[in-house]
Amino acid sequence: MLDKSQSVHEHPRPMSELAKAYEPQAVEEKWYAAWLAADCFHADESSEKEAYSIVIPPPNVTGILHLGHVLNNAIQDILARRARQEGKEVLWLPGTDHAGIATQAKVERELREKEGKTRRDLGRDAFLERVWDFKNTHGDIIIKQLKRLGCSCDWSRERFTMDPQYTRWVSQVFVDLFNEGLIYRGKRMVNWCPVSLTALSDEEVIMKPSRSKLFTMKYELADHPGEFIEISTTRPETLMADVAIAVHPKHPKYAKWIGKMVKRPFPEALIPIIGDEAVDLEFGTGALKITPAHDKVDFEIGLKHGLDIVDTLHPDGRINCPACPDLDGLDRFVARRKAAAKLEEMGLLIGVEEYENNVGYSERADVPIEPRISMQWFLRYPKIKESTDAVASGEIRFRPERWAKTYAHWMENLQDWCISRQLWWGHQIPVWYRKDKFDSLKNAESLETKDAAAGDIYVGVEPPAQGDWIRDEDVMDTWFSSWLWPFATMSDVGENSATLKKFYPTTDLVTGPDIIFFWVARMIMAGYRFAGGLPFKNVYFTSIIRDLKGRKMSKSLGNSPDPIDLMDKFGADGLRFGLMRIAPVGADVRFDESSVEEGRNFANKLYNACRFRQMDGNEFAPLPSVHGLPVYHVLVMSKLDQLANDLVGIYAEYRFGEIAQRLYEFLWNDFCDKWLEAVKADLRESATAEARAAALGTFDAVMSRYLQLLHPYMPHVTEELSERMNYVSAGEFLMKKSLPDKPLLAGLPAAELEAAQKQAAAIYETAGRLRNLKAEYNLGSRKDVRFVMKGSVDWLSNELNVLALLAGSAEILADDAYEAPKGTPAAVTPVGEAYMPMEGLIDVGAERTRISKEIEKMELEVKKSEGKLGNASFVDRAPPEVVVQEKQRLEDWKTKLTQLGEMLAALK
RNA sequence: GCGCGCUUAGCUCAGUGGUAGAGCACAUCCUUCACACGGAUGGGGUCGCAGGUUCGAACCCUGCAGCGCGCACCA
Repeated sequence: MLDKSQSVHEHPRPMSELAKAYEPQAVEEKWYAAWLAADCFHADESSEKEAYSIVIPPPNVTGILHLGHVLNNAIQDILARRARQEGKEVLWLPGTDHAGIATQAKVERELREKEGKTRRDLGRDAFLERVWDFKNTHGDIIIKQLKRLGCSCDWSRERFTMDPQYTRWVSQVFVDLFNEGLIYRGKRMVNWCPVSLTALSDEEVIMKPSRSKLFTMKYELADHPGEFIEISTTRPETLMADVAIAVHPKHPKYAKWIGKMVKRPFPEALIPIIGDEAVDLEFGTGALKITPAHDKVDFEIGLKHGLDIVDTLHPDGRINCPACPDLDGLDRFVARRKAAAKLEEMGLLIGVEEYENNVGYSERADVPIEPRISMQWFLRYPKIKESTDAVASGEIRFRPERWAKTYAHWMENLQDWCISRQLWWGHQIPVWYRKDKFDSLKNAESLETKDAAAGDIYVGVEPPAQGDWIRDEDVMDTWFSSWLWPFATMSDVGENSATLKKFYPTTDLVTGPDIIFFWVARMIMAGYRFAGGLPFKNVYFTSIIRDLKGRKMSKSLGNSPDPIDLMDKFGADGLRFGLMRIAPVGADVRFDESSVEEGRNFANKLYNACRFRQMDGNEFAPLPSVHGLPVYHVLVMSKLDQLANDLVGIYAEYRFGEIAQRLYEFLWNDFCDKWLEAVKADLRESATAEARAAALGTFDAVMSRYLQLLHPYMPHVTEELSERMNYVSAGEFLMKKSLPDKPLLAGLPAAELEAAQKQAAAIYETAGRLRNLKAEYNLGSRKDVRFVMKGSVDWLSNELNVLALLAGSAEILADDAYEAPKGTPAAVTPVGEAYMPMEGLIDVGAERTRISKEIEKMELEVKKSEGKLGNASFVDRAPPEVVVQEKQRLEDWKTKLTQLGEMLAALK
C-alpha cells in the first residue's frame, strides 16, 4: 500500500510543513505573551501622536466572562487596534468594579454555606477582610479571560474602583457635592430590598408583570353601624398600617362620607375617610386604603393630609405588629394569606379575583422590593443642562442615534438619586457625627450643608483630626464610584496627571444600552462637574445577545454558552470574528454557535491560502511593477484597494458587522475562489519565471495588506501569518505597523486598470457558464471536457489556458469556423459562444437508461408525496413545498432526457 | 397609556426608489497535488397585511396586525 502522504516525490513542489488545519490555541497564547513582553499595549502619555482612548466598562471584579462581554470587548479591541494602525497613540484603560451588592452577597453566601455565619457574626472589619480575600483570589479571573480574548488593554494602568486613589476621588466628589448643597440626608420613601437589606435606586428596581390576587373587603362606618365602605387591595397584610381610607371627592356613593370615621378591623382603630383626587374612580370600588409607610402613592397622600405613618414591617419583610400576635413575625407573603383569611372569618372579605399587575423586583436579589421610609443620602444631579445639551447637540454622539431620545427622556425626568446603601462592601460615606449629639443627629429629619457649618457633623476625605466622632455606617451605591470612571482612572484627586492631559476626554465608549441611566448619563454629568467637560465623544451601544428563541442569555435558563468553551473549540479569533459578523447595528443579535464555527473556518481558509503560497517558499516576493501584469492580478489588487478604501468609511460609521462581512467576502470569493484558482497555472513548473514572480509578488502584496486590514478582527492569526510569510521583519509586530498610505495600484493608468478589470471579470463569468454547462450534463467533476469558443473577443486567445483551468476543462479552442453537431450543448458568454462537444464523453445509451430509471423513481416519489398512491397513508404526504421541489426536479430530468435524445440523433 | 424598534429564503440576517442577496441548512456531484473547517452546481422568497405617492416601492407616506424593548401607572 502506498500512502499518498508519504510519497513526497509525487508532488511537484515540496509540501508545506504546516499542519493541514489551523490550530489556534497555541498560536493565540504565544502571540498574546509576545505582545505583552514587547509592551505593545502600553500607552505613552508623552507621545506626540494624536491620542485615542477608551475606558473599559469595568466588569464586576468577581464576574465571569459572558458573550455580552465578548462582543463589547471585541469591539473595543477592534477600535483600539485599528486606531494604532492609523498612527494614533492608543490608551485602552482596563479595570474592574467592586460591585457592592453582588460581591457582598457572594461572600455572605459562602460564609453562610461553609461556616454557617452571617456578616454580623464576623463584624465589619473581619467581614471586609474576607471580601478583600475573595477579591484577591477571584478578581483576576475575568481579567485573564479578557486576555485570552486578545484584548490589547494597557494592563500597567489597570484600575479597581476601590483602589486608594480611586476611593479618594469618590470621597472628594461626595464632599464637594455636599458642600454645594446637592447631597443631603433625609427620611424618604425608598425602594427597600428585604433580602439584601439595603435601599436601592429606582434604576435597580425591575418591574415585572405578576399574577396577583385582588382582594375586596369592607370597613364598617363608626357612626353608621351596618353601613360599609368597600375597598380593593392586593396587600391585605399591610392593613395594620392603614391610617385612612381615601375616596375620590366625586365618588357617587362614598363622597358624602368624607370626614367620617371607619373601623379598622385589626388592630382595631378608628381611621378617617378622606377625599383625594389621586384616587381613580374607575378602579375597583373607587376607594383606597392609605398605608403611608408601605406605599409610595399613599405616602404622598399621607403627607398632604398630615396622616400618621405606621410601620408594620421589619426590614427583612416580616410583619412587625405586636398588637396582632397571630400575624406578628410572619413573612409578608404568609401574612397576606393569613390576613385575608382573618378578614373572611370576620365576614369582611367580599371577594378575591385573579389580577395581573406590575411588581417591582430587586435587580440583584430578584424578590419584590418593599417601599419603605428610611433615612438615606440623596443627590440632586449636577450639570443637568450641560449634559442634556451635549447629547442633543451631537457634541456627544450616540450610535445608534435613537438612544439619544431615551437619554433625553430620562434627563428630563430626573429624580434625586438615593446613593446610600446599607452594606459594608463599598465606599463608606465620608460623614462623621459628633459623638455627644449622635442620637439626635441619627434621627434628624434632614442633614445638609448648614449642619456641617454648625459643627455637628464633619464631612471630609480624611477623618476628623480631633474630637469624638462616629462615622456614618452606610456605603455608597456602586454607581456612585462608576460615574467617575473616565477621569478617576487617569488621575488622583486634584491632580492634572499627564495621562489625563493626554487622553481625556476619551474618544469612544462601548457599552450596552441597558446601562444608559445607570452609567452613561451619570458619567456625562460627572464629567462636566468634575473633569471640566464631556467624558467621551462617541458612545457605541452594542447589541444585546439573545438565544435562537430570542430569550436573553441567563444562567438560570442555561442558554448562555461559556465563551471559554467556545474559544477552546474555535479559537479566540474565530469567536471574535464569528460574533462580529452577525452582530447588527442597533438590534439584538440571536446567537448561534454555528457563527463561531464559521469564524473558525474562516481562519482556516486564510491559513490554508498562505500554506499554498508557502509551497513556493516564504521569502517575500516584491512586486516589481504594476504595469503589464496579468489582468487577474490587476483585478484582485484593485478589489483590495477598494476594500481598504471602503473600510475607512465603514469604520467611521461604526458598522462592525459590515466590515467583517466585507473582509470575509474579499478573502473567500475574490482572493481564493477566483484569483488563487486563476493563478495556479502561473505557479506550475512549466510556467515562466516571470509569470511566477508576478503571481508570487501579487500574492504577497495583497496578502500582506489584507492581513493588516483583518488584524483588528483576528489579531492572533494575522500576526502569526505575517511572521511566517515574512511580511514583517524579525522582531517587528503587525499590530504596530501603520496602514499603507498609498493604494497598491496607485501608479496604474485608469484605462489600463479598467480594461484589465473588465477582461478578468469576463473570464470569471465565462468560467462559471462553462461549469454550469458541465454540471447540467452531469460532467461537473470530469476533467476531460473540451470546449470550443466561436466568435470570441480578440484578446481571448491569451486567456484560454486560464479559462480552461477555471472551468475544469482539458482544453479550450477558439475556432470561428467550428460547426457544432446538432444537439451540442452551448452557452452564450461575455467572450463569445461556447460549445461543449460530447463525442467520447459519455455513453449516450447508458446515460439514457440511467436517466430513465431516475425519472421512474422520481415519478413514484412525486406521487407518493402527493398522496396519490393507493397504499399511501396520510402521513406519507410531504409538505407542499417538498412536492413542488420534487416536481421541479422531475421536470429537469425530463428535459435532460429530451436533450440526450437529440444528441443521440445528431451523433448517428 | 407614552415612546422606540423589528417583521425579507427552513434558520440567522444584509439590502435608503430601478432585474430580490449572503452565510448556514437542503439536494446532486467531487476526497483533483492550499483548505472536506473544502470545491462545483442547483432548488427555494406574491420582502407581515391594506391603502397611498411614483413611470417604477422590500425601500417613501398613512393605517392595521404580530413580536420585542424602555418609561409611567396599577388599590
